[in-house]
Amino acid sequence: MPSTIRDVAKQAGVGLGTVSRVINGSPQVSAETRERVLSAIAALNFIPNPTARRLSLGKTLTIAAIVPWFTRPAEVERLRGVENTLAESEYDLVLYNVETPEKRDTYFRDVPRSERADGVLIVSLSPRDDDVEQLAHSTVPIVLVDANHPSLKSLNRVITDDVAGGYAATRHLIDLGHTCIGYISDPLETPFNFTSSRDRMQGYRQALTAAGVPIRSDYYRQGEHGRYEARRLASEMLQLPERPTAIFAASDTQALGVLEAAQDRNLRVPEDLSVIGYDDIEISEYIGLTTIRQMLYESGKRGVELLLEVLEAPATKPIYEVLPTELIARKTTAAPGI
Amino acid sequence: MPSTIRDVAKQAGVGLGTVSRVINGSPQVSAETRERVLSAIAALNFIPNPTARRLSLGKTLTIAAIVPWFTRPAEVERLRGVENTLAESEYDLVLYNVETPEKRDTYFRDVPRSERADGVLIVSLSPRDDDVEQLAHSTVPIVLVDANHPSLKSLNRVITDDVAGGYAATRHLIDLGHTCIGYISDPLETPFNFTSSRDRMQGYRQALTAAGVPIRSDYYRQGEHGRYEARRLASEMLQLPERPTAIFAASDTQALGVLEAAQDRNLRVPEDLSVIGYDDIEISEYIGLTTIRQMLYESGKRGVELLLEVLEAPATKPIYEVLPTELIARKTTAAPGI
DNA sequence: CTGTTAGCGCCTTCAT
DNA sequence: ATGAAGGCGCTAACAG
Repeated sequence: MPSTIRDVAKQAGVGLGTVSRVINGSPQVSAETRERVLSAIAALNFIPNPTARRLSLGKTLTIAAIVPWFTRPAEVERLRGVENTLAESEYDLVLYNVETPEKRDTYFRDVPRSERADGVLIVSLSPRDDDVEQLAHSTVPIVLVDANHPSLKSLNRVITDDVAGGYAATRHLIDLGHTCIGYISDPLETPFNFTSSRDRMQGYRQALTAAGVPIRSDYYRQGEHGRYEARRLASEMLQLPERPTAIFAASDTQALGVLEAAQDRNLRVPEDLSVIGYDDIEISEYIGLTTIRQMLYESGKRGVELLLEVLEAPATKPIYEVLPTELIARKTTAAPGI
Repeated sequence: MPSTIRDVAKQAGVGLGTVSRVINGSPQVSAETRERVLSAIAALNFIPNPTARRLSLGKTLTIAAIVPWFTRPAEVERLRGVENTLAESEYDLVLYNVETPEKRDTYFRDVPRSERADGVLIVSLSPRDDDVEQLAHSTVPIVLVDANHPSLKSLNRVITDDVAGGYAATRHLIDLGHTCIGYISDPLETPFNFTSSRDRMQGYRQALTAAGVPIRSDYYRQGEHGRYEARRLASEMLQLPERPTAIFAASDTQALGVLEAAQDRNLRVPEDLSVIGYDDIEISEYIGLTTIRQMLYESGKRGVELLLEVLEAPATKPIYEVLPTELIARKTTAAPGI
């Protein structure tokens, strides 16, 4: 049904090569014939068949993204950056959603093949040691977004410095005069091997240590990601004999839970309890939540840009790009009450 | 670099036709040769090149989804249904994210082409009258999910009956004894032509009328989708001389805003104010929000299933499937206080 | 400048 | 049951 390059050639009274040249903007076509071809194309409402193009070019013209999206608003925002950036390119975006560790393994193994994609973006999923080598030797370029780990040195990646972010958050609290500072996060060890909670905690510990504040294990709790679990954890922590005067939550979503816990226990924020989150998701501004902003949309955008660059000119050494983090001080943190 | 069907043939000492047959599970291959071919495939770690397959088959083996996703958790949930269902099929999912009316128009025009996709899913975007005819005549099957409008009669679609849902929500409030019932929703007219708020309002009006409750225009407010705008609108409404004793919010997200507004004004829920939402997103259960559950995940899943069916056997008449809606009574609604 | 030709990798007849 | 050959629509190299 749809017309082919051959139809166009016939219609315009030229050879197919010429049509192809016009399509691909080759300069060596006389203005006149180009005109004829162009109007034939318009007349037939012709669009070159992408599949044939791919086969002939030996490229898939698609970028695969392996993502654990639906879990968190932050992931969705990263994906927006990916999608928007790719929309302006000639590449299609095909999505591989990971909801189980098994799927992650399958996708890590099967997706980075030159027959499936020209480039692969892995978002917020850290390969395990056994994956790393395999990925590193992949023939198709791979960029990791938001996945960091010493063992990933051989892979391209754009990350935000979560250790620094955790440090900044904690430091902010310390600067305000707090010394009883809690940390609430996701489980440090998950089958998905998420690294951010671990890194942020490391920053938290470093900041405390640097300030000479002792680290207390009862000031740290971990639980499933989500507002309600965080609320529960915070409630527990706030019932401690010597309760923290400030809590650093590993994500804004969890910070919301902490805020609710404070409310449950009639603690005023920030007078009785300071709360700082992480991410600066959309909701945080409205809430007035103090938080560490990370460039979510940008991280997706940047990941795609790098991938596209590598596609043009293969990088000689692994790319390692760190996105800045920023303290956004709003209304949920203050000096501890007296 | 990657091996081809020819390599496999050579390795197994057979013709390419045979390899192809094995790959595609043709019964007419002797067990013995099949074995040989299979082990050759394994030895070479061979995977058939999808692009070549597509070209040869004359199918793209991909489903395109046009979606305004990142705006709402409900869309994400629909998309999960789409992705999960497609993951089990041989089809790839390529995503077209719509963030502006212009993009919607472009995608409506360019995506439903047999060279780009074998089927198209349009989620939560209602074509305008001019689009409808064009889409109806598309050579590639299209299924609309969550897009309803009288003028769409000629298109396949799976929807939830938002009028009935709005009716049920309002009826629930009436049954509890409320007569002062507010409705807070998105703008009824948007460039994206979303229809749900309109339909739910229609249900709201019908329920009131059926119960002989007068419809008061000051009990209705519309504003940008989102929790905070809803909070503002609810606050206004609750300051009315004769404030409503119950509010129906067009989405759970907005219901959260209403809940906050109630709290701002020291109104107890449900004693002083009943609140009912719509969608039953994940958070609602935790909150204890009374709401109208619609089958979000299912809607995406069902849309894909129908699309896949139509791909097998073209439908003779447009599919029209209505997903049920369910009242989930939790803790935010009760009889009006005395 | 432009027409022609040879693949890209696979599937599908058509013979054998 | 299986090998050989043609073709899917396009690009690129090669003549002219």
